[in-house]
Amino acid sequence: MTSNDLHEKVSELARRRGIYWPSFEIYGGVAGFYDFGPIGVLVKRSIVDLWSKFFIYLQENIVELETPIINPRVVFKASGHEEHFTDPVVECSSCGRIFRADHLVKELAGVDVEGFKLHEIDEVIKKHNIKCPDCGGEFKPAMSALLLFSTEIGPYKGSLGYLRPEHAQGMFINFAKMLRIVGERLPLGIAQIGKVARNEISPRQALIRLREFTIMEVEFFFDPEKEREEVSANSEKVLSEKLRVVTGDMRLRGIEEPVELTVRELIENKVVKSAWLAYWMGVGNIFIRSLGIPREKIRFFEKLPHERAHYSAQTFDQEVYTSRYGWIEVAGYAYRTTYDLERHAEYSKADLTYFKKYEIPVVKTVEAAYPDPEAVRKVVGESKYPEVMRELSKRSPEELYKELQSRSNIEIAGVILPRECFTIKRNEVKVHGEKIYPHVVEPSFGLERLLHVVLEYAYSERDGKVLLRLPPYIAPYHVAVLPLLAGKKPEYQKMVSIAKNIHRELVGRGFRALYDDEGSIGRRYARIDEIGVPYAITVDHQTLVDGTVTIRYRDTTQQERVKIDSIPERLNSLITSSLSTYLF
RNA sequence: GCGGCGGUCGUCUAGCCUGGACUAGGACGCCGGCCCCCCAAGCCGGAGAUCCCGGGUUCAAAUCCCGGCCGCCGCACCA
Repeated sequence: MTSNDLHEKVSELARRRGIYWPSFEIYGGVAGFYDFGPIGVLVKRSIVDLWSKFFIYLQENIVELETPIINPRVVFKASGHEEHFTDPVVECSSCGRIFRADHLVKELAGVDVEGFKLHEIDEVIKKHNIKCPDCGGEFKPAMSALLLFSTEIGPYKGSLGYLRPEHAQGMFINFAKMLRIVGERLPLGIAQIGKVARNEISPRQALIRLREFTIMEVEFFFDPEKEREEVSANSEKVLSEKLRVVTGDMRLRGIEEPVELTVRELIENKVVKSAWLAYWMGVGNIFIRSLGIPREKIRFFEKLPHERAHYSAQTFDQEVYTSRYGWIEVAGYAYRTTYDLERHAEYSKADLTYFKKYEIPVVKTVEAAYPDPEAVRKVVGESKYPEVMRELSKRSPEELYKELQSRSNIEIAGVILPRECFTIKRNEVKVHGEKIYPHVVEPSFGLERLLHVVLEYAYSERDGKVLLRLPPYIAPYHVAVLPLLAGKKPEYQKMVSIAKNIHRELVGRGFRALYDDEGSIGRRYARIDEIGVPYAITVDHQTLVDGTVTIRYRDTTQQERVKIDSIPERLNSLITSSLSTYLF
């Protein structure tokens, strides 16, 4: 099968079996939006559950959060998105063509307008008499083309809001609250799973680039002085996980063939600037492998400085090789440092720091200068006295002392106070800790892209029929329950009722089970193979005699016979054992 | 956004060049019935197409022309 065929075949299967399809089709469709049908919904949910296992439930320090999709404008002012996520554009008033304003001005006038306000760009356009290169028409005033979706909060004259392009801001805004909820301890990871929206200029490539999609994201807050120690205490399985990495240095030297490094080596060789970031890359590698992607089809690709987001000090994309598009990003790992917390603290005036306690309180000698009221009154006189004292109280005694040290007097409210106006004291202060901004690393996964690569790698054919070899724990259904025959004869009716009972029992025990009696047994096996159901229970003639059923394995078509009572236990061990090699 | 190519039952497709016999044909799938002891069996019957949308040319348009939408590929963009 050629590579393009594979993509084609997966898309065809997706449409035919109700996994996904383009949205709004009856109205002609809108690019960048997809609907997910019954099977798509189930597989997506399975992937979310599996991600949650790896990134939340198996972790000691991660808690979950859910925040709004619609955010007030100030959030993305503070985050820097409104500034950095926008391109200036100008529209020709006669032919209507739209140009990137900065590119146009640079090209035609040689002026770099990076960082210019819109009206400043207009002035440059006017000054250099720039006209539409296509038709020679005049340009309308420059506008910002923002890749954030905007909306109004509240009816009538609401205030401007944006749909979030990532979850991160929800975690940063709630950092102080979450820290209190978990008992004021670092490290702290906050996970969020949900929809985001980005108003892409030209989305294409099916599920690869959507305007609305699901992100599974962790913002992980930690103390950079402690991370080496904290990470080294983590699971050996993660630390010795081998990753295929292409570093920025390698890329600059023209090398794109990955090197194999363990998480431990990434940290020790300082390939990754944060130990915790390396740790999450390790967890992410195990997670992607557990989805059925072979190790050699995964790589971590470091972004060069100009390719990185404005908030990131280092970014690795985790990429999976696909048949049509080559390497595509399924996850991003960004070292966001203290950027976001500091920005939100600045804009909101909230305290978003962590109080880092010292192991032993430090005793510090602090020198301070306290104004002597009588001395001050003598120097400045009765009329100026109240104003001077008011101004003095705005300055801390420590500040005053330092100023006295450097220039031996204090200038305040237009008068000069000599040293004699102050009493110098030496105070012993016990300092129990300090306020720090935690550093943040962020692993962030695109669910729909994962669905795409999962389907590509699960897709295979047997005897001209489609077989989805999905790992059992992400299959849409764990098991199908089938009566061998379902006609009108009493013994067939018996098979139907036994099968329906088994189905009900399995659903009750938490299995995703599918009941099907339509068509011949062979046809039904083919149907469930096609959507990746790993096991099938068949109720046959022997069931009526001795209460046993067969379990059929999707990948081999082999069957084994078990008692009805032992089905749940058997299924459980099959499903958990397939996952256990990935757990840490 | 620019350029190239494409769009016919659920799916794949015939027809388009050379306008009319197209009430748009076929296969697979789907639905109902019969039959059936394990891997898309068989037989009988049935439903299913705004020929992507809008406009134009023509006595006549799935077919020719123009515009739009959507998709694919390349370029640009991708915090």
